[in-house]
Amino acid sequence: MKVASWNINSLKVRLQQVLDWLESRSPDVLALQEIKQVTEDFPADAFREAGYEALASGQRSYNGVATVSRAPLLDPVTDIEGFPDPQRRILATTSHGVRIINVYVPNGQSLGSDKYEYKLQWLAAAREYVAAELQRHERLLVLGDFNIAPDDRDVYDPVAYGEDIHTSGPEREGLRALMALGLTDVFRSFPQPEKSFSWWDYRRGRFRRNAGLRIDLILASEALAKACTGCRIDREPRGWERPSDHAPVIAEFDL
DNA sequence: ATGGTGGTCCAACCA
Repeated sequence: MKVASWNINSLKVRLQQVLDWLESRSPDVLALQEIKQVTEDFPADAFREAGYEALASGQRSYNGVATVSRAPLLDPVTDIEGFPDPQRRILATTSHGVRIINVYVPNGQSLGSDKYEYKLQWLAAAREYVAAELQRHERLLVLGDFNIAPDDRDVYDPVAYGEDIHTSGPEREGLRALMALGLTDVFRSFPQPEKSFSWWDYRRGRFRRNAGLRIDLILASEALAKACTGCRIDREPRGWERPSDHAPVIAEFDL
């Protein structure tokens, strides 16, 4: 099973890029974040014609997640129980015998802001939801845009960047607490090129200078982490005309 | 310290 995650920063703008990418990489599952469209506008037909089932949880202008799969998408859940939230940031489905929890963790804006507090609360609530899901599903993935660089290897210049949004102690602790449920960041299960990143700000030539962060992650339960045979970041689409600011992450599992 | 770019959708917000 080949699984991918990609923050697409508007599916309206980049639907053709996603379809081209599906055709060339041929994943079994693709988790999309920041589709930035309401669920009713989600182009399920275009995915069906490409041979994929698709489900979305969208909203106007901001956020929105969708999951695309070769196999049916079962038991969809679009909210964290006990954490009422109008922002569409999570979509859990079951496909290929795997519980797939697609997340768009809040950005958090700046340390100490209201959005930062919301980010930490969202993470804590997501952790409780994932804990419950792990009781029900041995094979489970949490993948998406976490808006957190797990450690200094995931930051282009950790000294210059310092303790800021995406790298702060409380954010990293929130991610660590989620992973402590028994989830593995499978990218780090394999040797990787130095300075591997998944997001580069559009401003100041950050992609050209490879001044990025690795904030898009695929976390696997123990049973799946053991079955993982590889994980890589596909930088190519970031270099395309009118790209998303994120690159896709791909993991393969021998099930 | 500021502003640089890009998306949504037309003023301002979000990243």
